[in-house]
Amino acid sequence: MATIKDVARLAGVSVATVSRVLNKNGYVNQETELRVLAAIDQLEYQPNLVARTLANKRSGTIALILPDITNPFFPELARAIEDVARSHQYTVILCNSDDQFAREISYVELLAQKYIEGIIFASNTLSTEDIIRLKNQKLPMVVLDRALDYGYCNVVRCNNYLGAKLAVDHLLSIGCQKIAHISGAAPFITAMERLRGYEDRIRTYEWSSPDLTEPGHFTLEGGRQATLELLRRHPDLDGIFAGNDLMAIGALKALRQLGIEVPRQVSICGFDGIALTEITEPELTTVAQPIYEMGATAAKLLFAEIQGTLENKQVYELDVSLIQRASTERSGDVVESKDSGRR
Amino acid sequence: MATIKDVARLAGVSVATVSRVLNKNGYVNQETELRVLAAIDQLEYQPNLVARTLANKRSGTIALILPDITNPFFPELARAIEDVARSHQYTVILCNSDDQFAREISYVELLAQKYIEGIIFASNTLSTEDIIRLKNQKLPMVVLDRALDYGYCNVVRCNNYLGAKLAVDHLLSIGCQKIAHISGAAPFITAMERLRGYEDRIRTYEWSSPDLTEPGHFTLEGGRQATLELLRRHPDLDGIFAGNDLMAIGALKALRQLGIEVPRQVSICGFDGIALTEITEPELTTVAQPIYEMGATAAKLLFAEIQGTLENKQVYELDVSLIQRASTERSGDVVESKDSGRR
DNA sequence: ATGAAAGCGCTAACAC
DNA sequence: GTGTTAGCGCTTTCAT
Repeated sequence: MATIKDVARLAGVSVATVSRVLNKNGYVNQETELRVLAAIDQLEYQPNLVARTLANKRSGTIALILPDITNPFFPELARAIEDVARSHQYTVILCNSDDQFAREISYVELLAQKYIEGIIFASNTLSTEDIIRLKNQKLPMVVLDRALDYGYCNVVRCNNYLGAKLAVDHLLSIGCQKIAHISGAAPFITAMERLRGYEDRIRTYEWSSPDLTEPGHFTLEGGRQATLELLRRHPDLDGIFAGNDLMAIGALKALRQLGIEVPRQVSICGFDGIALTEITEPELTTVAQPIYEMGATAAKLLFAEIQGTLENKQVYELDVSLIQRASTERSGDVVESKDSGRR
Repeated sequence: MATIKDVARLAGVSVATVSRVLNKNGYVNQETELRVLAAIDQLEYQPNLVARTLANKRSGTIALILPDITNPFFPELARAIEDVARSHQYTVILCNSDDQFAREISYVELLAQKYIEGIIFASNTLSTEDIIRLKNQKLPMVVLDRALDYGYCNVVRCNNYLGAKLAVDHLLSIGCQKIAHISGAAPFITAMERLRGYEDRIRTYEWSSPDLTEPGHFTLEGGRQATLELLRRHPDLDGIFAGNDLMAIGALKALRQLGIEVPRQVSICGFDGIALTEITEPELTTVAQPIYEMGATAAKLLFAEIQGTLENKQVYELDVSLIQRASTERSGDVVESKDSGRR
């Protein structure tokens, strides 16, 4: 591997000059520049990025800390982040925290030692105090789905509260008379906001009741169990708003197991808009978050902060949208082609 | 941030001594060691990993190059690799190549400049020659699903040929009389081996025919289209072996759209064993690859190569296994509970 | 057992 | 315009 010294020697100049043409800063004569370029070419010289990082403290690397890449919400987010990182010639380190506090902390320490330039947190165990403490280390950082409104950190999130209302409104509009909610894991702001949206929307109905809500921990199995429990308590419910798509799919499984038809007897609406919602039968109505856009936005904010072109910290709230599919199609709606004849 | 110099000064020793206790190599007196440790503690010293990398060329970072993390096969693989990397105190850089040759090349160059210590290739555009060339740069590397048997590189893969036979055997065993195959993207060895397994297994049947095979490009939509085409050509086919689960799901969608019942009229078997196969209706029979284990194996091999404890390059072939589910349940098999009564 | 000093490869004053 | 040189923070000979 050729070094900057080799290039300098071959071009008959000093390393400073080579460095200047490399970084396109400082004055350098046309001719000498050409000579340097030729030398670089001839030696197939590639700058050593580690040395460069040591000298100027910029590693060209950011990190993404998320609970588990295996959770279907995150691959698209990760993809978006990597895409914008690549467009900035940056590289991204992937960290699975399993929502373990200790893991997140040890990651952050390790990453800091590597001169990582910024972190995107899509994980949820750090307290607001932790985040603030981290911020004091001057490490650029943007977080997803956090309840920080104090300007410590840029936040990207969706309007979960409104999204929940959208879901319930939709279920009401197709004629549901008793709508249950499967809520997400309690500490998370996304879960709490969706629950609040649901409650506020059904509050005025005489059938509304606290025990129409059951936690499902954001997992498929949790959604399945919650559905069974809800039906035990309320055999007459005819609509389910699940706090995320995974739980909605669990609900679908539970209902199928019980021989209850979806959407005829019970309609289901999920939340998130992950790709899985298109492969269930029936396909799942969901309140879609613009997942890719969230990731891209977070990454762009991070780079803005890294480059210092970001004035103050803000909360960026993106819009959700209801995607209506078969799991909420009642009579009068689109009819599925069934047994359209063959053979 | 405290440096090694600060520690040395506070402990009243030289930086060399501090370095020795840090790396636990070379002789150092018990007492001095204690003093150094105390100083480290007091200053909350953390070694600068970039400086260390520059000095000894080891970055504590590996890279994973895959086509697209959004493809449901890869998150679990990535998770496995990150898990074993973390257990080695390594960090992993995620790269989406979209199977673009230029992108892979530019990644490899960039990564080399960062003193990455090894690469896991789960992407498929590099030719054997490219790989060999890369290997000559002495960069530890393991590849997935490659047809390299020449000892240039460690390879992890599954027995795709056998898996395909397993699938066809199963379809035959449940009574299928005419089995079609939706093949994967032509250049990939996985696709070719599965096709070969299918062909070899049905060769002896009088209904076997080249036009019972249709490419589906490993995508859901491709699987859907291929199914429509196959049914046009062979309205009487009653079994489909898809080259991967995504295409099997596409087949499921096509059949549903046509009002053809699965598994009663047509049975379907996929390949890969991704999580999605459990959320379709009916759930999908599939030839499962041990995805997590493949990732973990690849990572362990890479670390063995990095540490120089790996004698020679080999091909590690893991076993696939048939997971039978509802998409291939014929009369006489398990009966699904339907309309088991409620309300 | 410990220290001095020469790298690792690059950047950025500062001098000319 | 270009060169000299002092870092960046750590590792590792080579003396002692």
